Amino acid sequence: MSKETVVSIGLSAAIVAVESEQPVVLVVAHDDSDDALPFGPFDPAHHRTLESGLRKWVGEQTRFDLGYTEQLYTFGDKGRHTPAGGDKGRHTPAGGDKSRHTPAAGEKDRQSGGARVVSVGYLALTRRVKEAPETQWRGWYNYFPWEDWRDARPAMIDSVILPALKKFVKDAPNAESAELRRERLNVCFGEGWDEERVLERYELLYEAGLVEEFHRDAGQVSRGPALGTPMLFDHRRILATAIARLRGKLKYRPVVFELMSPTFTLLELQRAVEALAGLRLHKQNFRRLVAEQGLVEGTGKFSAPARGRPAELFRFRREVLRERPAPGLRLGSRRTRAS
Amino acid sequence: MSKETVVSIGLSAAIVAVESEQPVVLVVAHDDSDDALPFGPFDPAHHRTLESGLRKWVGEQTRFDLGYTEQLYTFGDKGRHTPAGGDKGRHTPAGGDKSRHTPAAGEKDRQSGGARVVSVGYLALTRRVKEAPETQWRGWYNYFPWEDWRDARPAMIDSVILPALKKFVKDAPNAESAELRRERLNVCFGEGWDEERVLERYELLYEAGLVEEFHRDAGQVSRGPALGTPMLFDHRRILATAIARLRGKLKYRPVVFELMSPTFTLLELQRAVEALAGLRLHKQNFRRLVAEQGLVEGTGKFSAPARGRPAELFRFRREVLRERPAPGLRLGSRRTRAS
DNA sequence: CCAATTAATACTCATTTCGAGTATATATAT
DNA sequence: ATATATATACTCGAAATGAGTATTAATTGG
Repeated sequence: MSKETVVSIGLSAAIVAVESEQPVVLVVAHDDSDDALPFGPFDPAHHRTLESGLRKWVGEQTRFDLGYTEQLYTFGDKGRHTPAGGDKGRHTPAGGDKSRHTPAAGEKDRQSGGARVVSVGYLALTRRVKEAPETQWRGWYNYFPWEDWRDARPAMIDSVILPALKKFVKDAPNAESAELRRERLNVCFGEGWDEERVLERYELLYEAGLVEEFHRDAGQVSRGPALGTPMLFDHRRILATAIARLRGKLKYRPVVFELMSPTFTLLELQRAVEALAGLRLHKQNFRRLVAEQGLVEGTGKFSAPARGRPAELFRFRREVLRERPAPGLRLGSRRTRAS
Repeated sequence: MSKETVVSIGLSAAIVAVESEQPVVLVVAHDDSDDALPFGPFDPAHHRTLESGLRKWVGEQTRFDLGYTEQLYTFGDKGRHTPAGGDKGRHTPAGGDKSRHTPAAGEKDRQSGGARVVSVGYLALTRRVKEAPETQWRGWYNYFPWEDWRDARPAMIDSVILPALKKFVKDAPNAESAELRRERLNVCFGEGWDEERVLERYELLYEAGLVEEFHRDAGQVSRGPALGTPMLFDHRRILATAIARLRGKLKYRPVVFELMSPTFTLLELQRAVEALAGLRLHKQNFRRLVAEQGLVEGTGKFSAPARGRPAELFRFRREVLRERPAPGLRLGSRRTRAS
């Protein structure tokens, strides 16, 4: 075993909140460069665990405490370019026909002069919303406009994405590759929207050259459409992983409540879930579900809305964690328009 | 940002197969030490991705190729001791009332003289079953005997685990901690067995001092019951993570097929799923499910069993991956005895 | 060849969950 | 008083689930 297995560890966090029906993510925004997730190095001398390291410098950088956190994935890819060949495995977070996995790309040059960087991505949920200097909350659909189906199927899918992906299929180097690309197109943007496949879709768009990062990583000048707001390094990829994970987790763990105030109306809860899932839900059924699951309990108090009948304020019943095996909000019923 | 953020990366793999109705894992077994998962350092100079590094040395060490692989979790904890205090987050793979996360414990002393080791755990599935020298396949229920409910609820739960955990609750330092422990006991071993909570259960048993690793990590001599076969470092923890992940994934991705021969009977398929889940399933409903999902297709050929009516041989229909959003084997119907 | 055995396969049925409604109640603004 | 916006209750058919029974097709020991 070689002694030179020396690398440095970078920690990135997708810190998520929900504000006025929009899912937002905390980014470090500068005028002269792309938005970045808060990130920093892991200093083994001062921290016992990766997570305590994360909490420490996130605290310093953004001045607030993380609540729920969850490790997402560790990326260790060298370089930022898209290698043509593929020794890669049959699987990984998303999977593609072209080998990519170019995540921590760029950090190497930035962080610790030349050492290889392995980056560990985290998801954090919070309801605190005070910004620190240098950081700001941005709606995550700025980065993934095709992921918000709450009002309607985003028009860009038919007008831009599908034509471009069809071309991508056509341009495949050989028949086998074309077939793979066709399959992926179908899974990602074909019949039946699976809101959890955020990462797969981003990966496909990346490989098809539809996001700016692809051209940047390849050292090219971007031509043609570039969808969504780009991010620094592979941060958009980490954010995609975070959204995918959160959308999945929603269904079997009561994680939404980490994003809610201590008390809330059922509609507020529904709007938060919809914001995260990017889908509309059937109101009556949503209530039935929440009630049946015993996820909330009434407080006896009521909201004072500008218009309309006041709704009862509820609070999360922490006890469900003991009672139910998988208390979540399986969002079966999806509708395009609210009712 | 400090320049001394230097660590080395260790890669460990839980390589899983199913053999004669037993889930087995590849371990490096020596007479003079505990079983270990195959593990090795990640050499950034020679590998572009973590996964290619993994494949490389697993190939060298065990002489065979990995098929499906999936990253599990990255542990970066310092030291092997169980710290009493807790600055830890509200969540992480399992979560406990006492802070632990002591995973790569020990590797630090073993691998690269003094440098901090961060270890990345992987799950790999294979149907190849040729062992290499120094390695052997062992049934995973050797390490987790309380996880196999196929024949019956394991007797050790009532005879050993529950009494010991009740004592653990009683011994809690304060009322709040006792309540937390009681909750965890209930979630892990109470009403309604959730076969996916493998890691949570292992963590609880660890903290309660019911597995040998706890005493080893604390530098104590083990007294009282020590459940299951111990493993080196935190490898049993990684294996628990692997089992939990695999049991979960079974339900929404057709991963079992990675473990099957190219053709198989439906009963063989069911037995494999049961082996992994540690549960018995309802035969007729299992078939109905598999058929409805379009997961398999008949080959027209038949098995030649020693006794009984020959069954048709089926093969996995790779096409489902395109057709269905989440083709898996939701194992709803569980029964204690086969029918 | 027959009976016992082992397993495959077909079919039934009550219960629960799901998706999508309709109907009614309770607020505020005008 | 009416329009509007929301909350909440209830209904109903379709589909999925859990647990059976019944029947068929093979092998093996007498």
